Amino acid sequence: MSATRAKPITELNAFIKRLRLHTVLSEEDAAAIRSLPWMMATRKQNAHLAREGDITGQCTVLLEGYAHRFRLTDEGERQILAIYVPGDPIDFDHLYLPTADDGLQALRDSVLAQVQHHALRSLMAERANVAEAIMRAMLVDSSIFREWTLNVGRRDARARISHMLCEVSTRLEVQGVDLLNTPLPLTQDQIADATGLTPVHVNRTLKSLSADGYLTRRKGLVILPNPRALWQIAGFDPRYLHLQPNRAT
Amino acid sequence: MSATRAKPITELNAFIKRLRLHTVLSEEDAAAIRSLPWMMATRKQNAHLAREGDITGQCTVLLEGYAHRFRLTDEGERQILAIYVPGDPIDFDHLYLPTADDGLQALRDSVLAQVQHHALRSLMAERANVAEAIMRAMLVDSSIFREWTLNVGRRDARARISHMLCEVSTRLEVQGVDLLNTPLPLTQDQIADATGLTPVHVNRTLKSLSADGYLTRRKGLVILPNPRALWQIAGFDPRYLHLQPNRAT
DNA sequence: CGACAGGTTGAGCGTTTTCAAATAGGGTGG
DNA sequence: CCACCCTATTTGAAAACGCTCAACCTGTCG
Repeated sequence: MSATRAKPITELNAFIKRLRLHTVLSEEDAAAIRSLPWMMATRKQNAHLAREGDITGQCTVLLEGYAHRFRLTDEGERQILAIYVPGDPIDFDHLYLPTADDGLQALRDSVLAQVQHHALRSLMAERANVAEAIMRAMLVDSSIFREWTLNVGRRDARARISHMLCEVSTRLEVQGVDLLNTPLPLTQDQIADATGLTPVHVNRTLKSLSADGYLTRRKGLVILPNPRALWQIAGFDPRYLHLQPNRAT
Repeated sequence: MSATRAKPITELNAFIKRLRLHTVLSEEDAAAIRSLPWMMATRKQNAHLAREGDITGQCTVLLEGYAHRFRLTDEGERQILAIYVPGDPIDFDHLYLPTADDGLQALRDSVLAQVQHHALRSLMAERANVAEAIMRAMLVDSSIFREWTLNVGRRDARARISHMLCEVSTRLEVQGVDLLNTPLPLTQDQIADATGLTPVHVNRTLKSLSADGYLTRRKGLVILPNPRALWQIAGFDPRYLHLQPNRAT
Protein backbone atom coordinates (compact mmCIF):
# COMPACT_ATOMS: atom_id res chain seq x y z
CA MET A 1 0.00 0.00 0.00
CA SER A 2 2.78 2.42 0.78
CA ALA A 3 6.44 2.72 1.50
CA THR A 4 7.53 3.75 4.95
CA ARG A 5 10.94 4.77 6.20
CA ALA A 6 12.23 6.46 9.29
CA LYS A 7 13.84 9.70 10.47
CA PRO A 8 13.76 12.55 8.06
CA ILE A 9 16.22 15.29 8.83
CA THR A 10 15.72 18.42 6.82
CA GLU A 11 12.54 17.27 5.12
CA LEU A 12 10.43 18.84 7.80
CA ASN A 13 11.49 22.33 6.79
CA ALA A 14 8.25 22.95 4.95
CA PHE A 15 6.31 22.19 8.13
CA ILE A 16 8.47 24.47 10.26
CA LYS A 17 7.98 27.12 7.63
CA ARG A 18 4.25 26.74 7.78
CA LEU A 19 4.24 27.05 11.57
CA ARG A 20 6.42 30.13 11.33
CA LEU A 21 3.89 31.77 9.05
CA HIS A 22 1.80 32.33 12.14
CA THR A 23 4.12 31.98 15.12
CA VAL A 24 7.63 33.06 16.02
CA LEU A 25 9.54 29.88 16.78
CA SER A 26 13.07 29.66 18.13
CA GLU A 27 15.69 27.43 16.56
CA GLU A 28 15.42 25.17 19.58
CA ASP A 29 11.70 24.82 19.08
CA ALA A 30 12.32 23.95 15.45
CA ALA A 31 15.01 21.46 16.37
CA ALA A 32 12.74 19.86 18.93
CA ILE A 33 10.05 19.41 16.31
CA ARG A 34 12.55 17.92 13.88
CA SER A 35 13.80 15.46 16.42
CA LEU A 36 10.41 13.90 17.07
CA PRO A 37 10.17 10.25 15.99
CA TRP A 38 8.75 11.03 12.57
CA MET A 39 8.06 8.25 10.11
CA MET A 40 8.08 9.06 6.44
CA ALA A 41 5.50 7.56 4.12
CA THR A 42 4.61 7.92 0.48
CA ARG A 43 1.12 7.68 -0.92
CA LYS A 44 0.00 7.36 -4.51
CA GLN A 45 -2.30 9.81 -6.16
CA ASN A 46 -5.91 9.31 -5.02
CA ALA A 47 -4.88 7.14 -2.08
CA HIS A 48 -7.12 7.61 0.93
CA LEU A 49 -5.19 8.90 3.92
CA ALA A 50 -8.18 8.67 6.22
CA ARG A 51 -11.85 7.91 5.96
CA GLU A 52 -14.70 9.36 7.97
CA GLY A 53 -15.03 7.37 11.16
CA ASP A 54 -11.40 6.26 11.26
CA ILE A 55 -9.58 6.47 14.55
CA THR A 56 -5.91 7.19 14.16
CA GLY A 57 -3.08 7.46 16.64
CA GLN A 58 -0.80 9.67 14.64
CA CYS A 59 -0.58 13.13 13.16
CA THR A 60 0.34 13.71 9.56
CA VAL A 61 2.21 16.49 7.81
CA LEU A 62 2.13 16.79 4.05
CA LEU A 63 5.69 17.33 2.84
CA GLU A 64 5.41 16.84 -0.90
CA GLY A 65 2.44 16.56 -3.18
CA TYR A 66 -1.10 17.68 -2.48
CA ALA A 67 -4.09 16.40 -0.57
CA HIS A 68 -7.66 17.36 0.11
CA ARG A 69 -10.24 17.00 2.85
CA PHE A 70 -13.82 16.21 1.93
CA ARG A 71 -17.20 15.25 3.28
CA LEU A 72 -20.18 13.60 1.57
CA THR A 73 -23.90 14.30 1.78
CA ASP A 74 -26.25 11.40 2.38
CA GLU A 75 -26.92 11.49 -1.35
CA GLY A 76 -23.24 10.87 -1.95
CA GLU A 77 -22.39 14.33 -3.22
CA ARG A 78 -18.89 15.39 -2.39
CA GLN A 79 -17.79 18.72 -1.00
CA ILE A 80 -14.09 19.41 -0.83
CA LEU A 81 -13.38 21.34 2.35
CA ALA A 82 -9.68 22.06 2.11
CA ILE A 83 -6.75 21.78 -0.24
CA TYR A 84 -3.47 20.96 1.47
CA VAL A 85 -0.09 22.05 0.17
CA PRO A 86 3.41 20.99 1.24
CA GLY A 87 4.10 21.96 4.82
CA ASP A 88 0.51 21.68 5.97
CA PRO A 89 -0.47 19.61 8.97
CA ILE A 90 -3.49 17.79 7.60
CA ASP A 91 -5.08 15.95 10.50
CA PHE A 92 -3.83 17.47 13.75
CA ASP A 93 -7.43 17.87 14.85
CA HIS A 94 -7.38 14.11 15.45
CA LEU A 95 -5.11 14.85 18.36
CA TYR A 96 -8.16 16.09 20.23
CA LEU A 97 -11.00 14.49 18.27
CA PRO A 98 -9.62 11.08 17.38
CA THR A 99 -12.60 10.03 15.28
CA ALA A 100 -12.15 11.50 11.82
CA ASP A 101 -15.15 13.49 10.67
CA ASP A 102 -13.84 13.98 7.14
CA GLY A 103 -12.10 11.98 4.49
CA LEU A 104 -8.55 12.79 3.49
CA GLN A 105 -7.20 11.87 0.09
CA ALA A 106 -4.03 12.48 -1.86
CA LEU A 107 -4.45 14.66 -4.94
CA ARG A 108 -1.01 13.68 -6.24
CA ASP A 109 1.70 11.24 -5.32
CA SER A 110 2.63 12.55 -1.92
CA VAL A 111 5.21 12.32 0.82
CA LEU A 112 3.99 12.39 4.40
CA ALA A 113 5.68 12.65 7.75
CA GLN A 114 3.82 11.04 10.62
CA VAL A 115 4.31 11.10 14.34
CA GLN A 116 2.46 9.35 17.14
CA HIS A 117 0.01 11.46 19.09
CA HIS A 118 1.70 10.76 22.40
CA ALA A 119 5.09 11.90 21.16
CA LEU A 120 3.66 15.13 19.83
CA ARG A 121 1.65 15.65 22.99
CA SER A 122 4.77 15.26 25.10
CA LEU A 123 6.58 17.87 23.11
CA MET A 124 3.63 20.22 23.31
CA ALA A 125 3.50 19.78 27.08
CA GLU A 126 7.20 20.47 27.28
CA ARG A 127 7.35 23.43 24.92
CA ALA A 128 4.50 25.89 25.17
CA ASN A 129 5.69 27.63 22.02
CA VAL A 130 5.27 24.52 19.97
CA ALA A 131 1.84 23.85 21.41
CA GLU A 132 0.88 27.40 20.63
CA ALA A 133 2.17 27.22 17.07
CA ILE A 134 0.16 24.10 16.44
CA MET A 135 -2.99 25.53 17.98
CA ARG A 136 -2.59 28.61 15.91
CA ALA A 137 -2.15 26.62 12.70
CA MET A 138 -5.37 24.77 13.47
CA LEU A 139 -7.22 28.00 14.12
CA VAL A 140 -5.96 29.51 10.90
CA ASP A 141 -7.32 26.45 9.14
CA SER A 142 -10.60 27.11 10.90
CA SER A 143 -10.60 30.65 9.56
CA ILE A 144 -10.00 29.23 6.10
CA PHE A 145 -12.94 26.86 6.47
CA ARG A 146 -15.13 29.82 7.24
CA GLU A 147 -13.92 31.70 4.21
CA TRP A 148 -14.91 28.71 2.12
CA THR A 149 -18.44 28.93 3.46
CA LEU A 150 -18.53 32.58 2.49
CA ASN A 151 -17.08 31.73 -0.89
CA VAL A 152 -19.59 29.03 -1.69
CA GLY A 153 -22.51 30.88 -0.14
CA ARG A 154 -22.09 34.38 -1.45
CA ARG A 155 -19.96 34.53 -4.60
CA ASP A 156 -20.92 33.70 -8.17
CA ALA A 157 -19.10 31.08 -10.18
CA ARG A 158 -16.44 33.38 -11.59
CA ALA A 159 -15.48 34.95 -8.28
CA ARG A 160 -15.84 31.65 -6.49
CA ILE A 161 -13.46 29.69 -8.64
CA SER A 162 -11.06 32.61 -8.76
CA HIS A 163 -11.12 32.98 -5.01
CA MET A 164 -10.26 29.38 -4.42
CA LEU A 165 -7.40 29.61 -6.89
CA CYS A 166 -6.16 32.81 -5.26
CA GLU A 167 -6.10 31.14 -1.88
CA VAL A 168 -4.28 28.03 -2.94
CA SER A 169 -1.77 29.99 -4.97
CA THR A 170 -1.13 32.40 -2.12
CA ARG A 171 -0.56 29.56 0.29
CA LEU A 172 1.83 27.95 -2.14
CA GLU A 173 3.65 31.22 -2.67
CA VAL A 174 4.29 31.85 1.00
CA GLN A 175 5.73 28.36 1.21
CA GLY A 176 8.22 29.42 -1.45
CA VAL A 177 6.75 27.70 -4.48
CA ASP A 178 7.33 29.29 -7.89
CA LEU A 179 3.82 29.78 -9.18
CA LEU A 180 4.82 30.52 -12.73
CA ASN A 181 6.02 27.00 -13.19
CA THR A 182 3.62 25.21 -10.91
CA PRO A 183 0.26 24.17 -12.26
CA LEU A 184 -2.32 23.86 -9.53
CA PRO A 185 -3.06 20.22 -8.82
CA LEU A 186 -6.80 20.33 -9.40
CA THR A 187 -8.91 18.72 -12.08
CA GLN A 188 -12.09 20.46 -13.09
CA ASP A 189 -14.09 17.88 -11.18
CA GLN A 190 -12.17 18.73 -8.07
CA ILE A 191 -12.58 22.45 -8.59
CA ALA A 192 -16.29 21.78 -8.93
CA ASP A 193 -16.43 19.88 -5.66
CA ALA A 194 -14.40 22.55 -3.92
CA THR A 195 -16.68 25.35 -5.07
CA GLY A 196 -20.07 23.68 -4.96
CA LEU A 197 -20.51 23.88 -8.72
CA THR A 198 -20.89 21.29 -11.47
CA PRO A 199 -17.92 20.21 -13.58
CA VAL A 200 -19.65 21.47 -16.71
CA HIS A 201 -20.06 24.92 -15.33
CA VAL A 202 -16.51 24.96 -14.03
CA ASN A 203 -15.34 24.13 -17.50
CA ARG A 204 -17.24 27.01 -19.04
CA THR A 205 -16.17 29.46 -16.35
CA LEU A 206 -12.55 28.46 -16.65
CA LYS A 207 -12.76 28.91 -20.37
CA SER A 208 -14.12 32.39 -19.89
CA LEU A 209 -11.48 33.33 -17.32
CA SER A 210 -8.86 31.99 -19.65
CA ALA A 211 -10.27 33.96 -22.58
CA ASP A 212 -10.04 37.10 -20.47
CA GLY A 213 -6.40 36.37 -19.73
CA TYR A 214 -6.72 35.65 -16.03
CA LEU A 215 -5.28 32.19 -16.27
CA THR A 216 -3.73 29.75 -18.68
CA ARG A 217 -4.14 26.02 -18.92
CA ARG A 218 -1.62 23.33 -19.61
CA LYS A 219 -2.58 19.66 -19.69
CA GLY A 220 -5.95 20.53 -18.28
CA LEU A 221 -4.40 22.14 -15.22
CA VAL A 222 -4.61 25.76 -14.26
CA ILE A 223 -1.65 28.10 -14.16
CA LEU A 224 -1.84 31.62 -12.83
CA PRO A 225 0.60 33.80 -14.73
CA ASN A 226 -0.35 36.83 -12.67
CA PRO A 227 -2.17 35.89 -9.50
CA ARG A 228 -2.74 39.50 -8.47
CA ALA A 229 -4.94 40.06 -11.50
CA LEU A 230 -7.27 37.39 -10.19
CA TRP A 231 -7.48 38.93 -6.73
CA GLN A 232 -9.67 41.68 -8.01
CA ILE A 233 -12.32 39.61 -9.68
CA ALA A 234 -12.24 37.19 -6.75
CA GLY A 235 -12.56 39.94 -4.18
CA PHE A 236 -9.65 38.16 -2.53
CA ASP A 237 -8.29 39.66 0.67
CA PRO A 238 -5.69 37.44 2.32
CA ARG A 239 -6.27 38.73 5.82
CA TYR A 240 -8.16 35.60 6.77
CA LEU A 241 -4.97 33.62 6.16
CA HIS A 242 -3.32 35.36 9.11
CA LEU A 243 0.06 35.59 7.44
CA GLN A 244 1.61 37.91 10.00
CA PRO A 245 3.37 35.83 12.62
CA ASN A 246 2.29 36.25 16.23
CA ARG A 247 4.79 36.07 18.98
CA ALA A 248 4.23 33.02 21.12
CA THR A 249 3.11 33.93 24.61
CA MET B 1 -23.58 50.75 25.86
CA SER B 2 -23.88 47.79 28.20
CA ALA B 3 -24.25 46.86 31.83
CA THR B 4 -21.36 45.06 33.47
CA ARG B 5 -21.21 43.33 36.81
CA ALA B 6 -18.80 40.95 38.45
CA LYS B 7 -18.56 37.39 39.67
CA PRO B 8 -21.25 35.08 38.51
CA ILE B 9 -21.56 31.91 40.55
CA THR B 10 -23.78 29.30 39.00
CA GLU B 11 -24.42 31.17 35.79
CA LEU B 12 -21.51 29.48 34.12
CA ASN B 13 -23.21 26.11 34.26
CA ALA B 14 -24.22 26.31 30.62
CA PHE B 15 -20.58 26.75 29.65
CA ILE B 16 -19.43 23.83 31.78
CA LYS B 17 -22.20 21.80 30.23
CA ARG B 18 -21.03 22.69 26.76
CA LEU B 19 -17.45 21.69 27.58
CA ARG B 20 -18.69 18.42 29.06
CA LEU B 21 -20.44 17.61 25.80
CA HIS B 22 -17.01 16.79 24.42
CA THR B 23 -14.72 16.27 27.38
CA VAL B 24 -14.92 14.54 30.74
CA LEU B 25 -14.24 17.23 33.34
CA SER B 26 -13.87 16.69 37.07
CA GLU B 27 -15.74 18.79 39.61
CA GLU B 28 -12.45 20.45 40.48
CA ASP B 29 -11.90 21.43 36.87
CA ALA B 30 -15.39 22.85 36.75
CA ALA B 31 -14.88 24.72 40.00
CA ALA B 32 -11.61 26.15 38.74
CA ILE B 33 -13.36 27.43 35.63
CA ARG B 34 -16.12 28.97 37.71
CA SER B 35 -13.67 30.72 39.96
CA LEU B 36 -11.95 32.59 37.16
CA PRO B 37 -12.40 36.38 37.35
CA TRP B 38 -15.39 36.45 35.05
CA MET B 39 -17.16 39.69 34.32
CA MET B 40 -20.81 39.58 33.35
CA ALA B 41 -22.14 41.82 30.63
CA THR B 42 -25.44 42.26 28.86
CA ARG B 43 -25.85 43.25 25.25
CA LYS B 44 -28.95 44.37 23.41
CA GLN B 45 -30.28 42.61 20.37
CA ASN B 46 -28.18 43.41 17.27
CA ALA B 47 -25.32 44.84 19.34
CA HIS B 48 -21.93 44.15 17.81
CA LEU B 49 -19.75 42.08 20.11
CA ALA B 50 -16.74 42.30 17.83
CA ARG B 51 -15.93 43.62 14.41
CA GLU B 52 -13.48 42.25 11.89
CA GLY B 53 -10.07 43.65 12.69
CA ASP B 54 -10.75 44.21 16.38
CA ILE B 55 -8.11 43.13 18.84
CA THR B 56 -9.54 41.95 22.12
CA GLY B 57 -7.93 40.86 25.35
CA GLN B 58 -10.75 38.74 26.67
CA CYS B 59 -12.70 35.62 25.90
CA THR B 60 -16.47 35.59 25.83
CA VAL B 61 -19.01 32.94 26.70
CA LEU B 62 -22.63 33.35 25.69
CA LEU B 63 -24.78 32.54 28.72
CA GLU B 64 -28.22 33.71 27.67
CA GLY B 65 -29.60 34.83 24.34
CA TYR B 66 -28.17 34.12 20.93
CA ALA B 67 -25.38 35.44 18.75
CA HIS B 68 -23.94 34.89 15.33
CA ARG B 69 -20.61 35.10 13.56
CA PHE B 70 -20.45 36.55 10.07
CA ARG B 71 -18.15 37.73 7.32
CA LEU B 72 -18.78 40.06 4.38
CA THR B 73 -17.71 39.88 0.75
CA ASP B 74 -16.11 42.93 -0.81
CA GLU B 75 -19.53 43.61 -2.34
CA GLY B 76 -20.96 43.81 1.15
CA GLU B 77 -22.87 40.55 1.03
CA ARG B 78 -23.13 38.87 4.38
CA GLN B 79 -22.56 35.22 5.14
CA ILE B 80 -23.46 33.99 8.59
CA LEU B 81 -20.87 31.43 9.65
CA ALA B 82 -22.16 30.24 12.99
CA ILE B 83 -25.14 30.54 15.30
CA TYR B 84 -24.24 30.55 18.98
CA VAL B 85 -26.52 29.25 21.70
CA PRO B 86 -26.25 29.59 25.49
CA GLY B 87 -23.14 27.90 26.82
CA ASP B 88 -21.06 28.47 23.70
CA PRO B 89 -17.65 30.08 23.83
CA ILE B 90 -17.92 32.52 20.96
CA ASP B 91 -14.48 34.00 20.46
CA PHE B 92 -11.93 31.76 22.13
CA ASP B 93 -9.99 31.67 18.88
CA HIS B 94 -8.90 35.21 19.75
CA LEU B 95 -6.80 33.63 22.46
CA TYR B 96 -4.40 32.52 19.74
CA LEU B 97 -5.31 34.84 16.88
CA PRO B 98 -6.03 38.13 18.62
CA THR B 99 -7.12 39.96 15.47
CA ALA B 100 -10.76 39.10 14.84
CA ASP B 101 -11.35 37.81 11.32
CA ASP B 102 -15.14 37.78 11.66
CA GLY B 103 -17.85 39.97 13.08
CA LEU B 104 -19.84 38.85 16.10
CA GLN B 105 -23.30 40.18 16.76
CA ALA B 106 -26.08 39.48 19.23
CA LEU B 107 -29.23 37.98 17.71
CA ARG B 108 -31.23 38.68 20.86
CA ASP B 109 -30.69 40.50 24.11
CA SER B 110 -27.87 38.47 25.56
CA VAL B 111 -25.90 37.84 28.70
CA LEU B 112 -22.17 37.28 28.36
CA ALA B 113 -19.44 36.18 30.70
CA GLN B 114 -15.99 37.48 29.89
CA VAL B 115 -12.57 36.68 31.20
CA GLN B 116 -9.17 38.13 30.42
CA HIS B 117 -6.96 36.08 28.14
CA HIS B 118 -4.15 35.91 30.65
CA ALA B 119 -6.38 34.56 33.39
CA LEU B 120 -7.72 31.86 31.13
CA ARG B 121 -4.25 31.06 29.86
CA SER B 122 -2.98 30.62 33.41
CA LEU B 123 -5.74 28.18 34.19
CA MET B 124 -5.09 26.28 30.97
CA ALA B 125 -1.42 26.04 31.82
CA GLU B 126 -2.27 24.79 35.26
CA ARG B 127 -4.99 22.32 34.33
CA ALA B 128 -4.36 20.31 31.21
CA ASN B 129 -7.93 19.01 31.29
CA VAL B 130 -9.33 22.47 30.99
CA ALA B 131 -6.97 23.34 28.17
CA GLU B 132 -7.96 20.18 26.41
CA ALA B 133 -11.67 20.81 26.86
CA ILE B 134 -11.31 24.25 25.35
CA MET B 135 -9.21 23.03 22.46
CA ARG B 136 -11.74 20.36 21.78
CA ALA B 137 -14.63 22.79 21.82
CA MET B 138 -12.81 24.93 19.26
CA LEU B 139 -12.16 21.93 17.05
CA VAL B 140 -15.79 20.87 17.22
CA ASP B 141 -16.67 24.36 16.08
CA SER B 142 -14.24 23.86 13.24
CA SER B 143 -16.02 20.66 12.26
CA ILE B 144 -19.29 22.58 12.31
CA PHE B 145 -17.83 25.25 10.01
CA ARG B 146 -16.93 22.52 7.56
CA GLU B 147 -20.42 21.09 7.68
CA TRP B 148 -21.74 24.51 6.80
CA THR B 149 -19.58 24.57 3.69
CA LEU B 150 -21.00 21.20 2.71
CA ASN B 151 -24.48 22.44 3.46
CA VAL B 152 -24.20 25.57 1.38
CA GLY B 153 -22.24 23.90 -1.38
CA ARG B 154 -24.10 20.67 -1.92
CA ARG B 155 -27.67 20.79 -0.65
CA ASP B 156 -30.72 22.37 -2.26
CA ALA B 157 -32.74 25.05 -0.49
CA ARG B 158 -35.11 22.67 1.30
CA ALA B 159 -32.43 20.41 2.68
CA ARG B 160 -30.15 23.36 3.36
CA ILE B 161 -32.54 25.32 5.51
CA SER B 162 -33.68 22.15 7.23
CA HIS B 163 -30.13 21.13 7.98
CA MET B 164 -29.28 24.40 9.60
CA LEU B 165 -32.41 24.23 11.72
CA CYS B 166 -31.62 20.64 12.69
CA GLU B 167 -28.18 21.63 13.83
CA VAL B 168 -29.23 24.60 15.90
CA SER B 169 -32.11 22.70 17.47
CA THR B 170 -29.89 19.74 18.29
CA ARG B 171 -27.32 21.98 19.91
CA LEU B 172 -30.05 23.66 21.94
CA GLU B 173 -31.49 20.32 22.95
CA VAL B 174 -28.24 18.92 24.29
CA GLN B 175 -27.92 22.07 26.36
CA GLY B 176 -31.24 21.18 27.94
CA VAL B 177 -33.52 23.62 26.13
CA ASP B 178 -37.13 22.62 25.60
CA LEU B 179 -37.54 22.86 21.86
CA LEU B 180 -41.32 22.66 21.85
CA ASN B 181 -41.57 26.00 23.53
CA THR B 182 -38.50 27.65 22.10
CA PRO B 183 -38.77 29.38 18.75
CA LEU B 184 -35.46 29.56 16.98
CA PRO B 185 -34.08 33.07 17.12
CA LEU B 186 -33.68 33.60 13.38
CA THR B 187 -35.46 35.97 11.06
CA GLN B 188 -35.84 34.91 7.46
CA ASP B 189 -33.14 37.38 6.47
CA GLN B 190 -30.77 35.71 8.87
CA ILE B 191 -31.70 32.24 7.68
CA ALA B 192 -30.97 33.48 4.18
CA ASP B 193 -27.55 34.75 5.16
CA ALA B 194 -26.78 31.54 7.00
CA THR B 195 -27.69 29.36 4.04
CA GLY B 196 -26.47 31.46 1.13
CA LEU B 197 -29.98 32.01 -0.19
CA THR B 198 -32.15 35.10 -0.68
CA PRO B 199 -34.79 36.09 1.85
CA VAL B 200 -37.50 35.67 -0.75
CA HIS B 201 -36.52 32.12 -1.47
CA VAL B 202 -36.22 31.33 2.20
CA ASN B 203 -39.74 32.59 2.67
CA ARG B 204 -41.10 30.33 -0.02
CA THR B 205 -39.16 27.31 1.16
CA LEU B 206 -40.25 27.82 4.75
CA LYS B 207 -43.80 28.07 3.60
CA SER B 208 -43.48 24.80 1.75
CA LEU B 209 -41.83 23.05 4.70
CA SER B 210 -44.56 24.38 6.92
CA ALA B 211 -47.28 23.20 4.53
CA ASP B 212 -45.75 19.74 4.66
CA GLY B 213 -45.90 19.80 8.45
CA TYR B 214 -42.17 19.87 9.12
CA LEU B 215 -42.29 23.08 11.08
CA THR B 216 -44.65 25.66 12.45
CA ARG B 217 -44.25 29.39 12.69
CA ARG B 218 -45.20 31.79 15.43
CA LYS B 219 -44.55 35.50 15.19
CA GLY B 220 -42.46 34.88 12.12
CA LEU B 221 -40.13 32.56 14.00
CA VAL B 222 -39.65 28.89 13.36
CA ILE B 223 -40.65 26.17 15.80
CA LEU B 224 -39.83 22.53 15.25
CA PRO B 225 -42.57 20.40 16.73
CA ASN B 226 -40.79 17.22 15.75
CA PRO B 227 -37.14 17.82 14.91
CA ARG B 228 -36.53 14.19 13.95
CA ALA B 229 -38.92 14.51 11.04
CA LEU B 230 -36.71 17.23 9.63
CA TRP B 231 -33.57 15.13 9.96
CA GLN B 232 -34.62 12.99 7.06
CA ILE B 233 -35.23 15.69 4.53
CA ALA B 234 -32.12 17.50 5.72
CA GLY B 235 -29.95 14.41 5.51
CA PHE B 236 -28.88 15.43 8.99
CA ASP B 237 -26.40 13.19 10.78
CA PRO B 238 -25.19 14.70 14.06
CA ARG B 239 -21.88 12.87 14.08
CA TYR B 240 -20.04 16.00 13.06
CA LEU B 241 -21.16 17.60 16.32
CA HIS B 242 -19.00 15.12 18.26
CA LEU B 243 -21.52 14.73 21.05
CA GLN B 244 -19.81 11.77 22.72
CA PRO B 245 -17.46 13.08 25.40
CA ASN B 246 -13.80 12.17 25.12
CA ARG B 247 -11.82 11.46 28.18
CA ALA B 248 -9.19 14.14 28.70
CA THR B 249 -5.69 12.77 28.27
C1' DC C 1 -52.38 56.39 14.90
C1' DG C 2 -48.24 56.16 12.28
C1' DA C 3 -43.79 54.18 11.55
C1' DC C 4 -40.94 50.47 10.88
C1' DA C 5 -39.15 45.96 10.49
C1' DG C 6 -40.11 41.70 8.82
C1' DG C 7 -42.95 38.69 6.12
C1' DT C 8 -45.58 37.47 1.78
C1' DT C 9 -46.69 37.19 -3.04
C1' DG C 10 -46.34 37.54 -8.20
C1' DA C 11 -43.98 37.76 -12.59
C1' DG C 12 -40.07 37.40 -15.27
C1' DC C 13 -35.36 36.56 -15.72
C1' DG C 14 -30.75 34.40 -15.55
C1' DT C 15 -27.18 31.62 -13.69
C1' DT C 16 -26.30 27.17 -13.11
C1' DT C 17 -27.81 22.43 -13.80
C1' DT C 18 -28.96 18.41 -16.36
C1' DC C 19 -28.51 15.30 -19.99
C1' DA C 20 -26.16 13.67 -23.78
C1' DA C 21 -22.58 13.15 -26.84
C1' DA C 22 -18.15 14.13 -28.81
C1' DT C 23 -13.17 15.11 -28.24
C1' DA C 24 -8.56 14.93 -26.32
C1' DG C 25 -4.77 12.93 -23.90
C1' DG C 26 -2.01 9.52 -21.37
C1' DG C 27 -0.89 4.91 -20.40
C1' DT C 28 -0.85 -0.08 -21.37
C1' DG C 29 -0.62 -4.28 -23.77
C1' DG C 30 -0.12 -6.60 -28.03
C1' DC D 1 3.90 1.64 -33.13
C1' DC D 2 -0.81 1.04 -33.05
C1' DA D 3 -5.10 -0.22 -30.78
C1' DC D 4 -7.46 0.34 -26.98
C1' DC D 5 -9.06 2.10 -22.66
C1' DC D 6 -9.82 5.13 -19.24
C1' DT D 7 -10.22 9.55 -17.42
C1' DA D 8 -10.84 14.31 -18.02
C1' DT D 9 -12.34 17.98 -20.93
C1' DT D 10 -15.40 20.22 -24.10
C1' DT D 11 -19.71 21.55 -26.38
C1' DG D 12 -24.77 22.08 -27.21
C1' DA D 13 -29.58 22.40 -25.99
C1' DA D 14 -33.12 22.60 -22.76
C1' DA D 15 -34.82 22.79 -18.12
C1' DA D 16 -34.76 24.19 -13.37
C1' DC D 17 -33.79 26.28 -9.27
C1' DG D 18 -33.18 30.25 -7.16
C1' DC D 19 -32.79 35.39 -7.97
C1' DT D 20 -34.48 40.14 -8.84
C1' DC D 21 -37.65 43.63 -8.64
C1' DA D 22 -41.59 45.51 -6.92
C1' DA D 23 -45.54 45.77 -4.40
C1' DC D 24 -48.34 44.68 -0.55
C1' DC D 25 -49.34 42.82 3.96
C1' DT D 26 -48.83 42.15 9.04
C1' DG D 27 -47.60 42.81 13.68
C1' DT D 28 -45.40 45.56 17.17
C1' DC D 29 -44.18 49.52 19.53
C1' DG D 30 -44.14 54.29 20.71
